[in-house]
Amino acid sequence: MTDTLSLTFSALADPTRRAILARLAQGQASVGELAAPYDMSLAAVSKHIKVLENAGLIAREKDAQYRYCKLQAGPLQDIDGWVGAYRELWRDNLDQLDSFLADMQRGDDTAKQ
Amino acid sequence: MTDTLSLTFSALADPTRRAILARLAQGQASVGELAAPYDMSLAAVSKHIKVLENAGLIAREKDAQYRYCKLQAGPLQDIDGWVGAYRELWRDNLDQLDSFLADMQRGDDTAKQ
DNA sequence: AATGTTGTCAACCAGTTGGTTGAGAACGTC
DNA sequence: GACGTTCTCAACCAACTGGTTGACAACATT
Repeated sequence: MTDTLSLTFSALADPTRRAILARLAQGQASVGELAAPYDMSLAAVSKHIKVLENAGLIAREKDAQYRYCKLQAGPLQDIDGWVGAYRELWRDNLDQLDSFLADMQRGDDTAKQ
Repeated sequence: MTDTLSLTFSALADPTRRAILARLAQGQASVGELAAPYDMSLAAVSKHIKVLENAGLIAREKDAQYRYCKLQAGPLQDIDGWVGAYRELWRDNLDQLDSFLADMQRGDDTAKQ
């Protein structure tokens, strides 16, 4: 699970972290500002932020005792690229296409009916 | 973690499961066929497939003792939609934009320099 | 210097994840 | 009916996750 794509998907697999990203899409914010809406300890939010940072989804900038977080596009672009490979599949009517290809592969003759 | 988006991201946060999806993008396959490339027990792959199925990323069709799996586009489209909300951000030069917005929000005067 | 604010770190805990093995269900074939 | 194939299930295990609390580092203010 050390590959960057897994790290990114894993970081995004949590509603709190996605909400933090959504907040940061409107501009940078301090940890306290990010934590305010949530009914959990500051330490818990700090952990979430660390997960996002480790995934490269945010960067931090120190200013006195404040740590301002801002969104980083890179990993999101990677996700976008990954999903992009599947985009054409559903554009070309996924269900019929893959069944057909699978039948060809296996030499399945149920398609003859 | 019960929301569908989290379920999908979580299912995708594993290289084995993403490889299974990539394989299924080329056509449906049985569990045995899907397990063949991996150096792990069939039961382990069966578990991975169950995770993908629970996330709605694949569907299964029974045929004798075989279970054929095929890709389902829905959750991937949801991911695509989610990422889409951020696509415009990096299109408009993310770094400069969010710094500017954040400065406005906080009334930060470091921008004056 | 004392105090308050902001945030991280370490230790802890319960629940989940990702793998294993062994048993067995369901099916086709001999 | 016996046997081989395909796959799932249950039990188990180590590692990771997501939360808690308490201590404390770093900084501004008084």
